[in-house]
Amino acid sequence: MTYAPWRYHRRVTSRPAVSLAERKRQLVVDELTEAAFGLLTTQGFDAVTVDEIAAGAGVSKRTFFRYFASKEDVIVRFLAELGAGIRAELAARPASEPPSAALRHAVSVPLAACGEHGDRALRAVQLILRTPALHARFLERQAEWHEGLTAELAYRLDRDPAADLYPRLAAGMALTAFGTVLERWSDSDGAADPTALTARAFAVLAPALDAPAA
Amino acid sequence: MTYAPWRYHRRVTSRPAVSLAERKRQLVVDELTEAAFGLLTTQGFDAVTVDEIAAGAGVSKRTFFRYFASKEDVIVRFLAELGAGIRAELAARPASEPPSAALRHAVSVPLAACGEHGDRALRAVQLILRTPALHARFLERQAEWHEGLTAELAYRLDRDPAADLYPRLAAGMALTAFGTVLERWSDSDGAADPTALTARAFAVLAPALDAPAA
DNA sequence: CCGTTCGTGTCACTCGGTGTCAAGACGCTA
DNA sequence: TAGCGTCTTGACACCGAGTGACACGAACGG
Repeated sequence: MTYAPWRYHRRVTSRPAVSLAERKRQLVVDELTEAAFGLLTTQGFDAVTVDEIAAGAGVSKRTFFRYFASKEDVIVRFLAELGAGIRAELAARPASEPPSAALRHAVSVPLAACGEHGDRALRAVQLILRTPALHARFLERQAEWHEGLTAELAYRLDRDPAADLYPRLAAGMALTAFGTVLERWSDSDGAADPTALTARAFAVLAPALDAPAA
Repeated sequence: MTYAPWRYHRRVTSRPAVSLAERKRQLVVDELTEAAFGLLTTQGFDAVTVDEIAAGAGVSKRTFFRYFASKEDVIVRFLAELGAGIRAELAARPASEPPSAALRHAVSVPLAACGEHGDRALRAVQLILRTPALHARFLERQAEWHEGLTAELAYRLDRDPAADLYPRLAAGMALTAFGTVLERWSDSDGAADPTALTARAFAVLAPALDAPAA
C-alpha cells in the first residue's frame, strides 16, 4: 500500500487519466518516501545516508536526487501541502468573514487533517521539530507560506502589501499560531486536539487581527 | 597574517585585561569575518568556497571550522547578538509596562542599533534574506530567540508557558514584527527608519498583546 | 524495423564538514 | 637558558551531500 496523503484521496478513474510514466514516477516517490520514513524515524536523521534510503527503495542515490531536492526534502515535503492548503483554504473563505475567523479556518483545516491522519503525520512532525536540519528547512518552507498568505490576505482585504504592514503581520500571526499548535500537538504525542488549540490561539490573536484601525 | 608588534611590549608591566591568546583568537575571527564579507557580498554565497574565505584570511580551511560552526555561521553570527539583545532588553523593561510597549522597546533597540551600524549590517541582512541557505539558518536562530522570549515573557507576566498559549504567541508576534521591519529595511536599502516601522508594526499588534482576557 | 525519447545506473567530481596527528608558539619553572 | 605542558595550527585523510556527463535499456511513434 502506498502512503496515503492526508488531504484527499486520488480519484481512481477507469480510464488512465494519468500516463503510465506518471504512475511509475509516483510509485518511485512513494517507495522512496516509505523507505526514508522507516529509516529516519527509527535511526535518526544523521544516522541514515541517502544511499541507504535509495537502496531501501531499490534505486540509486542519483535517482533519489532526481525526485527530491535534498535529503531533508523527503520529510519536509510531507508538510508542504499543508502550507499550500492554508492559502487555498483562506482563498475559499467567504469575503464577509472577519480576518480572524477566516485565518483560523484556513489554519485549522490542514491542522485537523494532520491530526486525523495520526501516527505517520505525528512522527513526521516530531522528527522535524527535533532535528535541527529538518527544522531549518521547515522554517524555510514556512517563510514561503508567509509570502503566499500575505499576498492572499492583501488581495482579500484590498490592501497594498508594500505600503501596509497589516497583511504581513496578520499572516505572521496566523503562522505563529500554526507553529504553536503544531508544537503542542507534537509535545503531547498527538493527545492534544489541534482544532481546540487553534481556537484558543486565535482567541488571543483576534483583537489584533480584527481591530478596525489595523 | 599580520601580528601587532606592540603586543610584545606589555610583558609584566600592565596586566592584560584579556589574555594574549584571547586577543589572537579575536584577531582571527575578525580577519575571517572580514574576508567572508568581502567575498560573499560581492560574489554570492554559493560562488565562494570555505577554502577561499580561509585563504583570504591567511588560515587553513580547518581553522575556519574551528571558529565557525558552518559556512553560514560566519554571516549569521552577525545577527546572533541581536536576538540575545531582544531578550535582554525585555528583561530590563519595567514590570509596570504593558506587554506591547515592553516588547516594542525590546525589539526596536537592537533594530535601531542595526540601522545605525549602517552599511555592514545592511549588506549582511540583504545577503541573508536573499540567500536560501542563510535565510534558513537565520530562521533557525530566530526559533531559538522565540524560546527565550517566550520564557522571559512567561516569567515577566507570571504565566505558565506550558498551559498558557499567550507567552509563545506574544513572542511570536514580536518576532514577526522584527522580521517584517527587517525585510522592509532591507528592501528599502536602509532608507526606511527601523524605529518608525517598529512603532507602526506594534500599533497593529498591540490590541492582541495588551488584551485583558488574553 | 528503426529512431527518438525518457528514466535510470555508473562514474567521477566538487564542496562542506570532521577526526587525527605532528609541529610550532607560548607560558611556566628550574 | 633549558626543559616541559598547553594551546593553536596546518596537513592529510576521510565521509556524505549533491551534481554533471554519459551510456544503456525500455517504451513509444512511424
